[in-house]
Amino acid sequence: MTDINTRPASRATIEDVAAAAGVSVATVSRALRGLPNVAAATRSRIEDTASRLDYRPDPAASRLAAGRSRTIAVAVPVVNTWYSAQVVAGVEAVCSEAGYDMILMSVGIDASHRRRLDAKAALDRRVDGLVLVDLAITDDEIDSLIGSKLAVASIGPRLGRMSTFGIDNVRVGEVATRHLLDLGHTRIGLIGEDTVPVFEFEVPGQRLTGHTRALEQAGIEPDPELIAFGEFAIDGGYEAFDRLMAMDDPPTAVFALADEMAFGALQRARELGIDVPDDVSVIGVDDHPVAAVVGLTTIHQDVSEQGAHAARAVLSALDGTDTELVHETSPVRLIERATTGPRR
Amino acid sequence: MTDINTRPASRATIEDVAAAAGVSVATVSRALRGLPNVAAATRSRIEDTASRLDYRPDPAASRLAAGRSRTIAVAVPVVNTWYSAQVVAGVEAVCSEAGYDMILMSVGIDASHRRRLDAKAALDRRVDGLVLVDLAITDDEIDSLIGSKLAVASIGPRLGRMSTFGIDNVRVGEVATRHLLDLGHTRIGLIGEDTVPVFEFEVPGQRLTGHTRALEQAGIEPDPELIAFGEFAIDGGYEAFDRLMAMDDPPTAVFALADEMAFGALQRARELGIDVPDDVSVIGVDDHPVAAVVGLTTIHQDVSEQGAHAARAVLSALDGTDTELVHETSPVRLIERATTGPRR
DNA sequence: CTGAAAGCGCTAACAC
DNA sequence: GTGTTAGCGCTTTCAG
Repeated sequence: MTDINTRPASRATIEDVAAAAGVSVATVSRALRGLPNVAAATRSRIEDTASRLDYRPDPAASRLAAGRSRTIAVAVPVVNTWYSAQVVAGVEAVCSEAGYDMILMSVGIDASHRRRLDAKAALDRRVDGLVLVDLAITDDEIDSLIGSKLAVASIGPRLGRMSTFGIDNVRVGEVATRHLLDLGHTRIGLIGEDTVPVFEFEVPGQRLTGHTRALEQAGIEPDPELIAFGEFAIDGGYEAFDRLMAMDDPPTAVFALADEMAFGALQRARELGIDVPDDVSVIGVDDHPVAAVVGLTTIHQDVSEQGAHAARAVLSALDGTDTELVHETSPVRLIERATTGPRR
Repeated sequence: MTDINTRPASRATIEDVAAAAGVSVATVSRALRGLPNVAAATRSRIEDTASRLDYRPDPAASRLAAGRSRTIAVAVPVVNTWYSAQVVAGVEAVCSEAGYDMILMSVGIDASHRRRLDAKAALDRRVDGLVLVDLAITDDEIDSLIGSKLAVASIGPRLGRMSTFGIDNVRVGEVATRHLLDLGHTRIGLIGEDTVPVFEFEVPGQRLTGHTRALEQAGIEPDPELIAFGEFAIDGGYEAFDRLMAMDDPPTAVFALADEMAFGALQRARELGIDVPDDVSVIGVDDHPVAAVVGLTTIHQDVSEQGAHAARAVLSALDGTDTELVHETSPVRLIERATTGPRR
């Protein structure tokens, strides 16, 4: 006594649809994927049948047969940072619209190869493409990824053999430091990440380069003492700022390589009774939403847009639409707020 | 002239391993998955062979044959919020350790059924389990998810037929408001989310309930005028605070249902020249890292831990380890900082 | 303890 | 324009 409303106990397969529509599975497959060589009438009949049967192709079967998973991964150093969340949001929006799944994986900040190799194994045949976020990666590793015919794009550092999306970090350093210079500051502290010294290729190193360049252009000898490292987060900025202020001759301005580090600096300043900007100016990078709250002067960048661009690059590489590498640089701009002021 | 170091051009399959180890594919499959009924010697020989060949099972093939994907999804309303990022970090850590992939999907905050149904279709046979974050979902929707034999857990609202992880949001509202009451405040504003009025089941509604209850216990008639809604983010808090302060008789204390809304309130207060806490006290919820920076009094909760717990619940349900539903309530505690003070 | 064989549900030649 | 068929690489009875 099968009720006409009875929904199938088990999912409808392509064969069910084929049988119900009176065609072969091959035709169903073609019709539903929008492939050519299907009569319009046949196609719409199949579409109707499929939706009536609530048919949805089994992703695993389709992946196995076609060799594509319609899934891309985004690999971030750490998941729960503002920056990562922005990138991921951008990637996710694009994936979701394109009908792709997005796998998120953290690879850790420790340079240990273990994690990276794990990542490679984890990626193998699971995903069609990959968005690398702020990951310093060796050429060999890149080759091995590309060799497994993954479509890859990177956000952050400019890697050689893949499309990259980011900002001009040297320029960021110059703009920030020049802003401080223009305000009359000459002793400028820098708060950055205590990273492995592969400066050329990493974001913090590039910002430092810009900083140093701006200093030199102003005829100021960069003082290594004025560089304080800490973890790339609020606490790191807090501690680095503390160290800077404990100097005999502390800087009158501080350039934090990220807003979150600047927040830590502001927190410590308040605790120490140091007035910002009267006693010391502070500038950050990112334009984190909280920057407006605390009045932080900063360099704005649109991170989630970079994520979206990278995702689109990966998807179009998979389509075969767009094969050539691009290196896209998003605009940045100085946002003057209340934490920077003239040297007193 | 095959070099002994030549890596296979195409991936090694289970057949390659079987041939190289001189056993059948069935035995390889058993051995590598740790199943019983494999002689120890055979097993280790197979393991060696597999690693020598750099063999990794094809996830799609294994998924198709076994019907399990070793993937779970986490569905969040919006990706790029602090709260989501915390949850996702917790889930990701657990998944990564268990060898599961994690798909992240945003389902949007609009109550439109379209997105939810899309989500269901997107999940179908792609994932073994699902972590729902702060999603108000109907019983029918739950049933349809569970019916597709997904292991489901939820973070935030306490849903009936699945394990849930969260905090006691009514209590959060009570604690926050009582803190303000203890400070002598009687006109207490509330800044919350302009949500659909399914109060009972949603986080903001529960906090509001606690707030109201605390007021009533103190013999204070809740005044609807003192409730200001806005989007659940900095801007929403900014605008809601602004409206509150524009009243003829503005509150002397404000309870923001989330730290990010409180940040917006603080920003607007600064712009208006309103001193916090001398003119108005502000308390939030979450203990966002920036709360310490701006000295925000708040209610602490550990969000990423909730994510980790939910992920473990899903995984153990998949293992069959742990079948019964749990409703776990994480502790919260008041963190008194500088934005609340006695009524003047 | 091990092997043979039948699928899992779909895609992609290739034939008609 | 449509159908037939041979896999994709694994898991899982069922024999032995």
